[in-house]
Amino acid sequence: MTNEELARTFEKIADLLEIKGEVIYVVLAYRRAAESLRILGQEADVYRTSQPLNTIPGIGKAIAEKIIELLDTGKLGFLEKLEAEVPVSLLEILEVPDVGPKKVALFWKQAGITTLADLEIAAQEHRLRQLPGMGEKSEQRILEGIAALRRRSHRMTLGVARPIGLRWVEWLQAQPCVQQAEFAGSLRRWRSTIGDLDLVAACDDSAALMAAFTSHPEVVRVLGQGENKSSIELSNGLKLQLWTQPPENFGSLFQFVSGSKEHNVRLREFALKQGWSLSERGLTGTDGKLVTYSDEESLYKALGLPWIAPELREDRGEIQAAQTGDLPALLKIDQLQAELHSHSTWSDGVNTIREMALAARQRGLKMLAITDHSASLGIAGGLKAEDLLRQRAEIDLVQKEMGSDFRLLQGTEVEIKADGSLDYPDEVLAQLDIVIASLHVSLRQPRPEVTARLLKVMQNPHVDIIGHLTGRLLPNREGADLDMDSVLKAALENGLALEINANPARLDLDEVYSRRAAEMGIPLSINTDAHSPADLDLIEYGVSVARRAWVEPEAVLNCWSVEKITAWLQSRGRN
DNA sequence: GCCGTTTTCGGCCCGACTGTTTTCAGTCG
Repeated sequence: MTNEELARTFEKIADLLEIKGEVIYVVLAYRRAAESLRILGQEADVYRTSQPLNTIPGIGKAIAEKIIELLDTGKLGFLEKLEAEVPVSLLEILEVPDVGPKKVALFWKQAGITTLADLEIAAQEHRLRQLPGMGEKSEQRILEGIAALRRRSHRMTLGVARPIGLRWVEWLQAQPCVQQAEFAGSLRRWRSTIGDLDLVAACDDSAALMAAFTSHPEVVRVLGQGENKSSIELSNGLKLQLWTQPPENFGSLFQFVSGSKEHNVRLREFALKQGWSLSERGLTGTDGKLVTYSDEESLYKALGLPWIAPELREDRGEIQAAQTGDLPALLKIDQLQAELHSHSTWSDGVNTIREMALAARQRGLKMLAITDHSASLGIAGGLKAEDLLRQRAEIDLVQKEMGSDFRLLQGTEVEIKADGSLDYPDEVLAQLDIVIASLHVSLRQPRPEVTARLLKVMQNPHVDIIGHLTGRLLPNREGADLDMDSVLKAALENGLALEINANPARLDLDEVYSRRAAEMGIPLSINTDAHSPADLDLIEYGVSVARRAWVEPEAVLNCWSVEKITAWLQSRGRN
């Protein structure tokens, strides 16, 4: 059983317990445990061989025992009993917007409603309005909620969400009363996928701004409108929320809406210990006086902390690190010296080697590896081994033209075939400057097979980097089901680097395993996998993964000097 | 259910908005 499966089990327990009416802190404890497992970076089954499970934050004796039972038997008596008490089908009702655990329990216990279909029929027949605390409007809202659930759009990738967010910030900034506007929420924290879009504005005529916002031409539905907060839905199903505060309190608002919720809860606990109550309105002292903050820095400073970068605000130890001065020195885009994964017209890239090299140099890079696909990836026009010689001639030519302060490498993104062999023979790989090996096909193999396939490749001394490790495609296609503990161990033993693929549809390695890999001492390589000059700018998404993973520049291959990268390649037997 | 330089027991974040209510409960972020 994987950490993800364990986490889902505990979330299910939390939901069922909450409907049942269990004390909220018990429910929260299960949710916290689920999140802890997700970010552990090591399978619980492996973790427990070296340390007891209750050394994981948020996991105590009771949940540790449940994990052990799940790992050993695949079942959990506690959950089975719970499921006998609370119908599991109630969980689909819990998905309906504006329906929470209390309403679900009400529908179930007082109207015998146990499925989404039951609920819809009851609402249509106006039976819900007869229940206590329910009325005509609530009933209507539930029908709308069920409809919204049906047309619910998936989470967006960061690559889709960012341009939308930027566009709305521009619109906000153009509104007459707005002095400052930003997007916040998970988009500002650079989470790999985004649900709703959160916007904040400093403004001294909130009513006018909210009116403009809710009557924007793209709005198909106003989900809520108040003095400080409004929520709208666009025709494509995207939900936007706008929060406002007067300019003198913009910092508190920005901090609050940026989240994460978990970070905010932790920060509020921290504030409380110092006698402050923290909210989006500012800090309230024990004397009841409110202090406002126009920027985030001064808010964190008032709590005795340095400013914490949004990428770190996930309650993964950042507040403690801030307190002790141990926040990581986060990576910045201009620290990157090299792009080690790119494509040209020799395979499925749209630009020539020369165009790619010029574009890389223009962006301040000092090194570019051309890593076209190998032959068997027919869909991408992969190169046959004999073409590599002609490509080498062209690369030499462009290298001469670029001069000595820019280094061009001839590499390959060699295909890992379904049987774990590579697409080029070793003697061909040996002649290249850099070799990335990637999975593109047969990703659905069972865990033992796909892991063994990768481990075999990792033992090949001619392979330097494993590209986009799992092959996942965001937001919806899962990657290969790899035994990550074995894979990371093999990377370390063989001195390989692992790629953080910067394409927003990949971001693979993810932040959890990037963090783990860096802690283990495995070099990371942040690459755009560029198929055109514009793709080189995707690097910011890759950098965001490294930042969210607390990875510092020394752990990133591309941040090393050209000399150091070359030395690393030579140490691996390259010319 | 978890956790501890205020606690091994008694705490565990905070406010906006909505709809149902005449003062509050539920949901959400």
